[in-house]
Amino acid sequence: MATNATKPQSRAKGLETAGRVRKAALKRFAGAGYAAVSMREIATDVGVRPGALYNHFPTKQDILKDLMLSHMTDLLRAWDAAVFAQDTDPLECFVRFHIRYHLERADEVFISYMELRNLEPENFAVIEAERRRYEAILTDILEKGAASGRYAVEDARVATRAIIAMLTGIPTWYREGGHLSEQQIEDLYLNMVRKAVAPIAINSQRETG
Amino acid sequence: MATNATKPQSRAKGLETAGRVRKAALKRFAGAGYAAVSMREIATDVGVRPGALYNHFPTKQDILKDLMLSHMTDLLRAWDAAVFAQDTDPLECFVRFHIRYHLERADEVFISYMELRNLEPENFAVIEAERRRYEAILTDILEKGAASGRYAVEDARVATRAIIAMLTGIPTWYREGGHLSEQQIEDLYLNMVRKAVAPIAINSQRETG
Amino acid sequence: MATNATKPQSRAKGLETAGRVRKAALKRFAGAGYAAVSMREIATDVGVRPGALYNHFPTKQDILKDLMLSHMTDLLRAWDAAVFAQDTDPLECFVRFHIRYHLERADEVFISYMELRNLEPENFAVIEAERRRYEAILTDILEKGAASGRYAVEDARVATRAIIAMLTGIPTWYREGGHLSEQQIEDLYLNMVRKAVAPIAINSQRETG
Amino acid sequence: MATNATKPQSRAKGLETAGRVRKAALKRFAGAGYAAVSMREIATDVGVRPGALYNHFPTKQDILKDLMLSHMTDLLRAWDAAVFAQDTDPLECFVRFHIRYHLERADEVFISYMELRNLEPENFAVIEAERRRYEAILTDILEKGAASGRYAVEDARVATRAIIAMLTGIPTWYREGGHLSEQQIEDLYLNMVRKAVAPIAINSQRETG
DNA sequence: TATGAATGAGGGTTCATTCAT
DNA sequence: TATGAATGAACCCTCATTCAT
Repeated sequence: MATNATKPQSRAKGLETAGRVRKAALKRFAGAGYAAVSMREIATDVGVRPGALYNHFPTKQDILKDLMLSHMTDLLRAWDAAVFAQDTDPLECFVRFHIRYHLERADEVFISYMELRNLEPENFAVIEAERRRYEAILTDILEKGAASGRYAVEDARVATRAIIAMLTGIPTWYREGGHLSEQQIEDLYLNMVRKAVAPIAINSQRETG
Repeated sequence: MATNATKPQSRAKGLETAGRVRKAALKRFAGAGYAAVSMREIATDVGVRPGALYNHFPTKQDILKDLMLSHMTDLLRAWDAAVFAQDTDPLECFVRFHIRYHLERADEVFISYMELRNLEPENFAVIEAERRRYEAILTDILEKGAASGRYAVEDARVATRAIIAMLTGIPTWYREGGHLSEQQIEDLYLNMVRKAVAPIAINSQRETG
Repeated sequence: MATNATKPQSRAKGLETAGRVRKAALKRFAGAGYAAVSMREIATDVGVRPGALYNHFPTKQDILKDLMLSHMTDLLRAWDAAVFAQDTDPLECFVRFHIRYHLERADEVFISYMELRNLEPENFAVIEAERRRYEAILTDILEKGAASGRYAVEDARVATRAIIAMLTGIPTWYREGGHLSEQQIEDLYLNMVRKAVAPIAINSQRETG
Repeated sequence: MATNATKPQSRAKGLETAGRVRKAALKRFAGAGYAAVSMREIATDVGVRPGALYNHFPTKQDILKDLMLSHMTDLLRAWDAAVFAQDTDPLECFVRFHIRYHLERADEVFISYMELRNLEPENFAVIEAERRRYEAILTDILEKGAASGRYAVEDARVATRAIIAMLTGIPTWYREGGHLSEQQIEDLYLNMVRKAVAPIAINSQRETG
């Protein structure tokens, strides 16, 4: 870009290195877990000596925090930016969005759920707040739907957790090229979610017996 | 006890120490993650010097494998031993069993899902096989129910994963003494699961518009 | 033996175990070096737990000392017991005896030369005294032969060391079934030794030019 | 120095540290044996913390390999560089060279013979190849001398081993300031070696009786 | 911005040895 | 005599991080 042309090359190189650090750390953390990954490994992936990492991130913990926080903000921003046909069911929007976004970012999703405990308390609080904001989106949809009679959920917070757990589990087993396309996955899960919150009565075994 | 009278005390002491190692490791692994826990910490918890741990487990990895494998075998055995009223819906049996069992054993469940990647390949294969056996129970219930028309699931394997992910997420947020009793949790989730696999049609937004 | 018949079996078993410990330690020390061998390895070879070794030898060091000391005393006793044709050259006797004895006991010889430094000072002094006694045998032969004019050695102590170093090196490369028989080795070395101490003049290069 | 002026100081410091590691390890390995020396001891000698050693040598084994390999290559290079009066007997050249070189480097020689078994197989093969190259020098001298009738050796390979064992034993007992000068040692051994391979007949005891 | 050297702490594991049984 | 459990010290090595260059 023209705006970059006048910047010293080292700045640009540094930004690029920071990006490579993020990328390498993401892959490693997702694969082996934060605690099992060493700064040396990340440095090797980046093609740099360990000491150089500290020009870009003050500590290893900061790399983790950076990855998790930017995942959450990207996620929320992506939801805000997502556009659906005007008359689409909000629940359908959310389910399809969640599945798509998470399937495309398996590594980020994975560390966001697995490495929470490796965040120092301060960082944990920040991430958790973002996560609650995201969950609130679904809770809100469910509550509004329940109020309108479209959905039947006894406890929207519990239903939110149930649905998100169900959806977020997909990337742990879904593989591209498997016997189901991403579209089919979306449809299958959407159907299950809809039924799960649908205002229908299920007769228990005892009652039918 | 009379049955212990003839055994040398050292043997009994050893068994007890091994048990304490398991217990301490379980708590630590669940709390901080396998990679972040040191043998020294476990030894301190047990009240023993680090070297003594190696009288009971050849490596740290073996402690993890022991915990994960015994969790899976206990789980399967518990299912086999579980007795329900004869005419109870099998799906209800499974859901209630799963929730109860997992809520009582939050630590075991947690490490069983979190530490899979820290298992050496050989051990991973063993655990995975057990896990698949457990999932097969639910898949079987769903397939039989679908065949009889009681349930409508397009893909029993996918539905199995969806349901188990949903249920297994409970211990991550459920706390005793919260605003929901365990019984209420069971009922709420059972209802959602039943509806999710019920043979009903959901009208999409577009169709109703 | 009749005298053993009345002894408790445990005594006999203990003696047998001690012998197995010696044998296992000898093989291990020769193969890997005293410092690199653990009591656990020896115990495993013997088919016993590590603690049991201490019923037979008070420390690891004592096993080494036992092996080295008994090797030296056996060697000296064997020399005393060796019988040669009355008119055989004493140097030939010594050379043939040394080669034979050492080729038959490669492990003992090896550790006797390699593990000297791992002996605690007290034990070292004992072994060294025995070694000097053995070397004195050859020195004496050389000195007597020099006095009688049969040999020409300028310094019998130096010649002793030279010859013993030469002979003791054999087991490091000699393998049974190689292209030379033990008998041929003996003859070759005896010839070299004899010539080396023979009362002959060697013309230097310059003088012959 | 002008040549160093452009090098960063840290690089120079590192090279110096590596040299100090080599020196300390050499002394320690020679004194107590590879297996009995700890990295902590070496670090203490060098004046550095144990971890710093790993900036210069990847493992303890690599220090040993470095010492043994450089000893062998130095030895071979020194032989190539050694210059003797043109008409000097090659055997004399070799004997004098070997004694001088080995007396000046008692520690290197010692570990080169004692620590062979502590080399991992791969490293062992490398060192052994160098050793054979060195022995081949003497074998060649003996074979050429035998062909010309100057020497009588029945088996040049065996004679090589005998002579080298004899000469290499010197540093184990020779002490500067003893009753023999290095020059006298050379002369004494040279004389013995020459006679040992001289084309003379020795009458056996029986034949003279 | 990147390097190579160094630190100080700590990692998993093994050691020779002791001791009650 | 042999065992299994335990000790206390030490092992080699790796860690995240610092810093002069």
